[in-house]
Amino acid sequence: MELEDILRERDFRLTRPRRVVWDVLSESERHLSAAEIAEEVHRRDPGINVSSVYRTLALLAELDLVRESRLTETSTWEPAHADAVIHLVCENCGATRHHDAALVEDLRAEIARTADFSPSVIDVRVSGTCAKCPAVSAAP
Amino acid sequence: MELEDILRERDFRLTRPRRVVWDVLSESERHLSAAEIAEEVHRRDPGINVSSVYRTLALLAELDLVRESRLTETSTWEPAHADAVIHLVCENCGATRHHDAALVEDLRAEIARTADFSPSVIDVRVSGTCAKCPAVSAAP
DNA sequence: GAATGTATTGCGAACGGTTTGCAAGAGGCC
DNA sequence: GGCCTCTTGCAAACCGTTCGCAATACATTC
Repeated sequence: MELEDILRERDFRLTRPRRVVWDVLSESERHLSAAEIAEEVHRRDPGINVSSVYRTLALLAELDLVRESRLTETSTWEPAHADAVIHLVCENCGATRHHDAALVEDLRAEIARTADFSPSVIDVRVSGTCAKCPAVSAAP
Repeated sequence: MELEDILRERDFRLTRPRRVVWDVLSESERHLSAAEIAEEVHRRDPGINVSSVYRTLALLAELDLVRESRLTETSTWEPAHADAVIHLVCENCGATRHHDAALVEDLRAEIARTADFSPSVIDVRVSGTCAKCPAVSAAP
């Protein structure tokens, strides 16, 4: 479904800030911080204000179109993905990748069974070193 | 090893703010926000300033004595625990619990094998409902 | 296509948690 | 106890985010 339809369905208007913020997010292959989003949005349309970026992010999150991750000290945004996904964060270059792991569903079952807790969302964040950054090893 | 020894070993002094912050953290069974820590520290010794709390938290984290978690919008602190641990965060009452899960190690192996990525720390955060907060269900 | 009613925006100021600079204070070694 | 230096308390600065408000621009109706 198109952004416009999703907004309309809930009586929101499709405005330029919303369009641009959404484009930036959906065209990006990686997580973006609010600052990065604001910067790119501003590049595309200098007339769009930071506060609109924040307001739009909040709205899109409310509509489950984007997702905020708090993987590192600054939180980042990405289009929402329904599937259980693992975030791989490279400690060296900072890149964030997704990885599918069947085991996440096993994990859910195990938790439900053993923890006296009813899981809804499972977030897995893995720090480590990506293939491009080999063996940085223990740099002090 | 005692706090004092760990500090000494690295040429840091054992001071009252450090003592009290550490006590608060290690006596607590749950994660605490910086504000909660500051509040409890202040209760025990009104002369200790917030900035010392922050400085101490940074130091203790540097020494790997405490761990900062960014599970929700405000980050929380707890004594460091080496073992792979799952955080269960109740969406209703906000309580954070730990849960051991053998599967985390399987997950590590799976990632190492399939993702072209060398994992170091794995954080699993599970949102859901704890046993004490039964069936809040879909409140709009 | 213009007019209209209202959601949305841009702007600038406010906010709140965290950090910092600095002089006063307190650890710890002699 | 004295001295040297690390730490602290304090208050101001910071900075990302939020808010209030008048101006703007969507979407709808004619």
